[in-house]
Amino acid sequence: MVSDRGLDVLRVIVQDYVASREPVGSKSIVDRHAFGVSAATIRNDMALLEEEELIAAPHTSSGRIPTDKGYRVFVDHLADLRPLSSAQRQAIETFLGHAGDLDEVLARSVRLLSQLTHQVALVQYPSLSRARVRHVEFVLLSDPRGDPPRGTARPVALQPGTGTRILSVLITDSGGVEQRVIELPAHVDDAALGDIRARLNVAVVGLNMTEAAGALAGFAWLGSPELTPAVQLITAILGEQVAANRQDKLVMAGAANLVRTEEDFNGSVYPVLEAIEEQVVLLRLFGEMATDQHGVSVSIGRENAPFGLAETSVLTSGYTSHGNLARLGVLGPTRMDYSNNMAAVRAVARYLSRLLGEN
Amino acid sequence: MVSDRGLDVLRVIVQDYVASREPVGSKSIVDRHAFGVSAATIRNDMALLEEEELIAAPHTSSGRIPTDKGYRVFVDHLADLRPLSSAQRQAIETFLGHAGDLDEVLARSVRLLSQLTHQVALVQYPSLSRARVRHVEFVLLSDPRGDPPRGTARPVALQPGTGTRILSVLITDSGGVEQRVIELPAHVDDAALGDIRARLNVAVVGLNMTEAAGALAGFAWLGSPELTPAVQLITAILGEQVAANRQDKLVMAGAANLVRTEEDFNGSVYPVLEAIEEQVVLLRLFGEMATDQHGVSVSIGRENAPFGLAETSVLTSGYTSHGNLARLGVLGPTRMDYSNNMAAVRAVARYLSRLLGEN
DNA sequence: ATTGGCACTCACGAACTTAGAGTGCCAGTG
DNA sequence: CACTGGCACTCTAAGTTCGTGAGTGCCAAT
Repeated sequence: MVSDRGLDVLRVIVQDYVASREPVGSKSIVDRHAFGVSAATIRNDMALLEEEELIAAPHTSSGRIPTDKGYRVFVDHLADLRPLSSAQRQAIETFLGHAGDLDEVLARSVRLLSQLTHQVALVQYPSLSRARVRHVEFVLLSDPRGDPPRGTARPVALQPGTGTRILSVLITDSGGVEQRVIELPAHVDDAALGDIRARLNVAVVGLNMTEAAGALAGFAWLGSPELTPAVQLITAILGEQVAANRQDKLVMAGAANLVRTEEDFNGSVYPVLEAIEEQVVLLRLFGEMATDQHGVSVSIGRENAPFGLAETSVLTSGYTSHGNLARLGVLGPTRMDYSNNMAAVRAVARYLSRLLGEN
Repeated sequence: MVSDRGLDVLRVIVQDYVASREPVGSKSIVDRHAFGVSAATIRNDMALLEEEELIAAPHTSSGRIPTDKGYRVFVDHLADLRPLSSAQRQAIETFLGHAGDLDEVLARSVRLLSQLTHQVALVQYPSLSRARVRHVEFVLLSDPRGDPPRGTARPVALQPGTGTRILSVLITDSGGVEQRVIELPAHVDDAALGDIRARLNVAVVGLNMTEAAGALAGFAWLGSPELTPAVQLITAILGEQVAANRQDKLVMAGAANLVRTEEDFNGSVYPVLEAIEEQVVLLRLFGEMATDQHGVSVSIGRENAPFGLAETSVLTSGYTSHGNLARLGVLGPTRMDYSNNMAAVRAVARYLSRLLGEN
């Protein structure tokens, strides 16, 4: 029903509306684009597009704006993923050029993405499920100068009543570090802790997270029996650390951009900002988006209604860190520059995958 | 010049204006508060207050609103730090009741503070300058299954051309962990790395950050000479980690509240949000605020102009983590509930200090 | 020092007008 | 049959006018 020219008309309506934020009329279309037909003809095409609910009129006898469905067609069929400008390309190089720890790289990535797209950018931490345990470290946190001098004889293990705080550090081969402070039920000294560390390392180093969780659950303590309660607590918490999927965490940047585009949100950005701070919602949304490796998934307007984001669009792409999949993307008003933003999301995702090692 | 009653008038003007967001007139003052004098008398007092630039009229013959200077006098002399409600008190308990690692505790604190005050909350990471090195750990990051089997003989040290990635982890006694990925110029195996680790630990464990930086700078490598270049790189980067003051980091929550109070910002929250995302600015501001231990410092309106925050007020308080000082606070429009917010900031700072150990 | 009275000011909202962009439809044309 | 020019109609956005009421400043009286 909708002719080829009709789709062209839809394309320019989307482009002009995104650029100007003003309803697009038949006249302005023939003025700005060389269609070679008259305004009346464009009007006929527009009537057809309206019948298909691809465009709508905010008020009777005003120009037309794209509907969610219109954006959908645009994204699926009409958007040319224009390659990044050389300036943008260079921005990626200089921004992500040098390595650093995981936190730092992701923080830089999210800032970069927000600058490239002028939208809110989001980067999810990679899952650790496929990462392997490299090392487990325990560190006494109580003041060392409070301990008796080295030479003094003292019990190796527990002194009931006086607890000890230790730091438990889990190091994986994907460059991530999980740390946790543990309040032990009784006193544990350096030697005892070293014993525990040695035995636990033997038990879990080299296993991936899933296997390590199993190994910890079934861990049998064969050392000094007085230490049993402390070891039980330690293995339990270490188990939590192993299970603590980093994927439940994400970093954000560019919230100011939401305010900049405030008029696109029917007046009130407040609920959107709230939903964004409530990371749980976004993580669910990320989880439900298609998980194609390098293509860009787009969720438009009302498609996000279950997440309280009915007026926003979300573009995401997957990236990999040592074989672990995660997502990154941008979020903004449905009226956004899809072509540019999809290209930027894809470019950053690819670059990040390369930087973190595809494995 | 300004009588006692005059100050009372200032107080109710601040209170009423904060509550209603409307210029306060002499009539409404006598209506709502039992001053025992007539509106004309209040008008005389208000004329005096205006002469002192403590209040101002948005338009001729409308009510008056407090100036920055008026808020200043209110905060310094008139605000009663009303104790927290029992509900608020309980919120602190349940929110911060259980321990966790530093990141987690600070994340919870900042959310709590934003909920208690309905403003943007900020928590700065504690400085590490007084923390002591507990342990230094290096972990090989290259795929272990790519290495030859254990028994195989191979050179202990360098294989030029094939670099090795290692993770360097610095653990301090304040519960913080600094990590960094290092790209070594040549191949280093497990045994060599163990040697480096052992010698470096002897050199720096127990030193505070300043001392450790010195020790690293003057570190003389007495092990296998082939390792010298690798060790030089490692000590250099470890030196950076030691110097990397965590205090250059802060967490934020409640940005949505800025939007909620948008009308207080002369229409545009955008520059404010931008300044907030640019953490550097806030860290400078934090740095310049008085560092009294437990009192609350307040910086009002134009006092923040150098930071691009001329229409906001910032309330901060210091807290300590193992003897390391840092700040936390809230940021919002000058029209805010100072009494409640100062009390909340102080309460959370105190609670956090207790939780993290005063040392 | 405080008060009641009074003239004056000014922002705000309601009601009204106007301009202009845009539409829908129809009869005409190649 | 696809396209076009013309025309009547619609509706928003912006500007104008005007009345209302809260609030002020000042002054003479207590």
